[in-house]
Amino acid sequence: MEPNQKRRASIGARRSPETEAAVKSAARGLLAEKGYAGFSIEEVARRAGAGKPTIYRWWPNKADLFIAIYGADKDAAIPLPDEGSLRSDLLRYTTDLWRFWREDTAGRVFRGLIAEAQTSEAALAALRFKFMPERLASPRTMFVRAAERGEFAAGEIDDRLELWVGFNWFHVLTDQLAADEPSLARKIDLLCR
Amino acid sequence: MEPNQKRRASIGARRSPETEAAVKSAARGLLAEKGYAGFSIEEVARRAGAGKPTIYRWWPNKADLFIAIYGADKDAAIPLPDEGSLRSDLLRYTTDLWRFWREDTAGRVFRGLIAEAQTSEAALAALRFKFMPERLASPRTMFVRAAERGEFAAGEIDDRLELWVGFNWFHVLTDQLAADEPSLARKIDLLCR
DNA sequence: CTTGATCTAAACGGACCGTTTCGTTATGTC
DNA sequence: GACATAACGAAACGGTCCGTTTAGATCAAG
Repeated sequence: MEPNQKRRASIGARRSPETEAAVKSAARGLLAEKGYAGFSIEEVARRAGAGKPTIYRWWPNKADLFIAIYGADKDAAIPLPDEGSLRSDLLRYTTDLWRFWREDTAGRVFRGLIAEAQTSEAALAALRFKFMPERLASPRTMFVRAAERGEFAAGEIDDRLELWVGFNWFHVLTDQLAADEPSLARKIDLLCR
Repeated sequence: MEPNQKRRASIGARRSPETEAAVKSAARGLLAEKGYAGFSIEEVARRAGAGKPTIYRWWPNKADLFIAIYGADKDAAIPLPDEGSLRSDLLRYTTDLWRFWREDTAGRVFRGLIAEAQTSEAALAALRFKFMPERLASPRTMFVRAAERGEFAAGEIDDRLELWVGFNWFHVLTDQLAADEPSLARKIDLLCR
């Protein structure tokens, strides 16, 4: 992020936490500033005062770096509601998620990750088998609870979840994250029937 | 596509249809072979035996080229079903669409276009305001007809359409276009309630 | 015959890529 | 205390692609 003056030398035969933090912070800042278009390992290295080999050592794919900087604090930033109905839970959670995507760097990171997955097999695999299962675990419980309450059959949990996910992807990818309450509510109603 | 031996000179003060065809064909072929990762204007020009300035003249953005090579024959390849219920129409149409995306270059083109839209503002605008309205007009009539039949309120047409679109985007972007009939049918059922 | 738009080729400066080489630093082991 | 080991940053590598510019050739339209 901020150009460090003094060189951050090796601290011996182990990973440097400072370097890791500097790289993540630089990546986050660069992405926030320039978006996915202006995101390059070269520039991250420059800003972090880190060597490119160091970055490539720890994050072999751009996807790995994206995943690393996608808020581990997402779960912290977005509380999991439990208000007694899927409808109100989803409304709340989706609103929070969209705000998170709008305000944080997170939306750009996520868009970048998806874009990267269209270019790189490794990124696609990381997205599908690492990122998504982790990130979907939390919202999924909303659907599980709803099924337990008898709002729908248990066999429909993942189908409904997937429709909700697709809906969100579409909106983030087309940069339509305005919090249009009524429009959002209508779609969520459909997902709860 | 195939490396033309003889140089295709100017045919005067008007656009050369042969060059246009050669560029589109080269772009299609390259995309089919290497995917979005290996897609560059430079390589398209090489294969088409065309000059880069020529390509940039007619397709200033990569997105324009993508749109140009996305089958204008999509509507021809995917008949619009009218079987009396949204459920069966959607099932048929979605199955056909996914096959189209799988078998033709179309899926890769589409994925490339979306990826490009994450990098370029111009591409995003083209996607949202040119490509989508055109391509969605046909499937939209399925929803309109269903509303006319009284399957749901007219005000829900675009909400349901959007959920369906998001569902499709999710599957094409994660390269999950296998024709899993039962899974597909379950989700379409949900969209028709 | 002139104007003007088109074509390809070639080259431009610049940005990144992902890798390699190098000298330095400190850890953990013997 | 000596030493192998692993991490660090800097610099440079060859390579690709970007988007633009220059130049010379072609041909339609006025």
